[in-house]
Amino acid sequence: MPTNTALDLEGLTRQFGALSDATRLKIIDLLRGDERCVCELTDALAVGQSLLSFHLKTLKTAGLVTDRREGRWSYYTLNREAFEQLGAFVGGLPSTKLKTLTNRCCD
Amino acid sequence: MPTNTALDLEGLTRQFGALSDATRLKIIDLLRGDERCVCELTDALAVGQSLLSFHLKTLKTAGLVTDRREGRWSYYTLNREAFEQLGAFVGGLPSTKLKTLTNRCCD
DNA sequence: TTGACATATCAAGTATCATTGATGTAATAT
DNA sequence: ATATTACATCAATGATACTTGATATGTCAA
Repeated sequence: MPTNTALDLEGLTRQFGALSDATRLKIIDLLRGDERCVCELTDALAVGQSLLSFHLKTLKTAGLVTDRREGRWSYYTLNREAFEQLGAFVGGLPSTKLKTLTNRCCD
Repeated sequence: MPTNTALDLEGLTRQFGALSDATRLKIIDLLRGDERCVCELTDALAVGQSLLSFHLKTLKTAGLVTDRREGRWSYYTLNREAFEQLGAFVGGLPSTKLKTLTNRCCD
């Protein structure tokens, strides 16, 4: 009876979706060491300003990054907590522990 | 000079994309304990047969599951190795170690 | 206050993905 | 042989997502 799907499907799918794009993975990679302003990311990634903004918003909406405004530019930072949770989820997924259904199938 | 982007972007984005759907996450959840045949998944998930087949193919193409045919039915299993790698990647992403660019930005 | 700069948002087009229903295929059962 | 079962694949549609170019907002400098 325990549906054991204590998964925030809504949030998880959005986070995985946010990671399912090459440009956004590159952004994540660039943010690993420290926060970066958008202008730095613009230089590092060969994408238009508008598109970069879109991808950053996607990551932010998913909760994977946070932004901070200072003067006339914005800094983006990884949300490390979110990544730790995601990592735990993905790492925990293939666990062998359950096995509630021992009967094969379709008898 | 080490571009340190030793990331298989192609594969990673596909794997994350495969996880960015509620039905597929449910499938993954059902596969945690043990392999399951499609008929079991059909019963457990309220999706049409054709659609389920599509989602399974998506997961398989991404390398997250493998399938096995026995008689007239197919069994799907988690590719635990893939999940371990993904988990390591996600867990390793927010590491604070790099910090190669100490200069802020845009000076 | 005018202009340049950094970034965000909007509108429109294109591409990709999800969903459905129909058809195909291979294995079993009658 | 024929039918049935368990799945896969195809074609078509609708829904999202990505991309681009234009415009908007807010900050700073002259």
